[in-house]
Amino acid sequence: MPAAEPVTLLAVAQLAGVSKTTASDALRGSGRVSEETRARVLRIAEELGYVPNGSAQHLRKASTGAIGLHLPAVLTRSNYYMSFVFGVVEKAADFNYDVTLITSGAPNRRPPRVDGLVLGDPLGGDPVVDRLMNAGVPTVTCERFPGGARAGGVVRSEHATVVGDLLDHVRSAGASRPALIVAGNESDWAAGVHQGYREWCARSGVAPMVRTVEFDTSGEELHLAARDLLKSEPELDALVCAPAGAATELLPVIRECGRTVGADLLLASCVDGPSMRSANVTAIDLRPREAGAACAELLFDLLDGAAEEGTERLHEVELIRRASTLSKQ
Amino acid sequence: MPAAEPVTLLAVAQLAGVSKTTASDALRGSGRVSEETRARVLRIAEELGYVPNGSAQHLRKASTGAIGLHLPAVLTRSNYYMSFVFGVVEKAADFNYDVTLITSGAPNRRPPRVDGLVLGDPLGGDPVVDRLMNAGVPTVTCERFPGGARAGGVVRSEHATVVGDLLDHVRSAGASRPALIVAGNESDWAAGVHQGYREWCARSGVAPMVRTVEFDTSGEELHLAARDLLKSEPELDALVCAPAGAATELLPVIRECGRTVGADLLLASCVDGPSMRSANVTAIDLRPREAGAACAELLFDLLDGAAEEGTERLHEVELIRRASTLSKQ
DNA sequence: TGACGGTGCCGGAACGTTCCGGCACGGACG
DNA sequence: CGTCCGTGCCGGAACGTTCCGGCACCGTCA
Repeated sequence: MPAAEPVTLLAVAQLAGVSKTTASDALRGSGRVSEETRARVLRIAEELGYVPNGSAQHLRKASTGAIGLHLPAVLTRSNYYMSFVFGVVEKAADFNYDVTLITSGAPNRRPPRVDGLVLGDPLGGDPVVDRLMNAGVPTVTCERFPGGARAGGVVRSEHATVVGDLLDHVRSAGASRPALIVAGNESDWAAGVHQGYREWCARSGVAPMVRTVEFDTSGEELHLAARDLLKSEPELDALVCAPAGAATELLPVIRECGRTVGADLLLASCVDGPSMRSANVTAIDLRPREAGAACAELLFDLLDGAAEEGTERLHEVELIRRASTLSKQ
Repeated sequence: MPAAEPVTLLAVAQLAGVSKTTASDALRGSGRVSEETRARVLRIAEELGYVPNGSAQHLRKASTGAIGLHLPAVLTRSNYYMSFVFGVVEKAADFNYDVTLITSGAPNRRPPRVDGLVLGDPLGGDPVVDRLMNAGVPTVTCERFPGGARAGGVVRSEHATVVGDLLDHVRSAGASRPALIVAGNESDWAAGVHQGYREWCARSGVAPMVRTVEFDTSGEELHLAARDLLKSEPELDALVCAPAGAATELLPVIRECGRTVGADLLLASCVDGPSMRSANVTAIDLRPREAGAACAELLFDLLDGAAEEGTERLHEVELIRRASTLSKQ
């Protein structure tokens, strides 16, 4: 079957024997239309496979029909962001919106015309994010923006709390001196993880052991940090890695230092993903797809007034216990 | 600075003292406009920050202003696909097009209105892909579609050739019995890798050692395949892993079997990525971002007639030699 | 009986752009 | 001098939708 040329509202109206206004009202549930007429129009529209022309709708409504999505230009966390993107895209599709990806790659490109913005993990100090935050369109961030501007909406998780849970779990599995590898405070997420760790340490009366790495940490830096921790901290008996993928990437280093995961070293990641699942590493499932969907949903609520400026919504994350922390020896 | 309300073509025209037709002609380089007038209009448009209203343009031109992008619903290869997506998106932005992601998740959703489609790694047997291939809009696939339908354009790489190069390199590093772990033939890419391996074996007079896994292989299956190979093939001295991320994921298994990468076992991956870089594993850089851009470019060429139906374009990939294959022993 | 309000439906304008057809002017050429 | 053509510019229609205002009909109530 070749491409069906588009069927317009007028075609539906004519076949239903009504005016375009009535057809429009019937389809959108607005105006005053008798139940009988509405049913007839709906049936005909269905039969013809009518799909409203988005360009015309948006032209009329003076909206663009698209929301922008910005993500930090990182590569290593892409499992997380890929899912996040799909979450946003699917939710946007429900609202008949397109998603325009905005990269930090070409900062001088004129910002695209969009009705709203979703910023995933906005990093403090990113110039593109800074400009987007001040672009004057409704904006939702996933995690708070550590910079000055305040977003119209925020979807965030209790990272500090769940990191506390993770550490409780690790302790109950027999480890008493957990160390943390984490990124700096330019991301709200890393800051939350860091804070949760320090609070737990204070609560539990143990001295923190922390190494800080780049947000988009690469192999070399990560390996150095881990090696340094393992060599210089003899009491260390658990390792919590915040950056996505870091925990499994460190498996060779851990072995090389003579430690055995799940036995004399418990291992956990703050970001779940395929590699954690396949290596059986305990991790926090951030549920990125749902997070993306939640961001888009909040943005649309903001756009049609169902949510008010400054709304914060909580996104549930979940600790997944696996063999890497089952029991120490 | 708050949101600037949009400046229209008419506003530009009035300020330049010309009609909207002339302004339009001047901006788009069409029609007959004196050089002087054109310069003036351009200057004013620049000053006002005029951005054409995409909805109006597309409405007039009877185009949707969007292309669809479909990817296999896999998680493990997401580093590759993430880059691919960004390549498509950036190229599309050059042409003032949006990209609408199409997931295989909700197959019964009405296909979005798009001017064309990019299908990354279309898998034979995927019902969503099948429908998209027959949707009647220009379609470009990355790699050939193993199913029946023929795409309007194809961007592909010489996987068989470069796998041969990879094996030559492995041999020159001292390995004589390389094994392959690869996905089945439902993806053209995996088929090409497989074919390249078998041809090289035939050329070199060595018996092939192959284990087949799922396209989106998960830890368990992969580990079993590798363990089986390493235990049952004593002569094996090199391992080539096709699936993205498989090589580094197998590092624990390799060690567990008493082999040392770069010494008594050479290791290579057919898909480069952050984990290969950080673990120093030789890999084929598929240059996904450029592949995505090439797909979008071919699609736009198809749309405006610059390329004709059935065009195939070659995309360069590159073998990256790293420590994991530097020399045996 | 006349006024009135509710119901069901409709015409036309508007959104911002592209493009077809045409108009006026001026120089070249018979 | 009249015709013709090229140049520079313009008006208006069209794309498909939404929505404001209005019209006709009918039942109700004073």
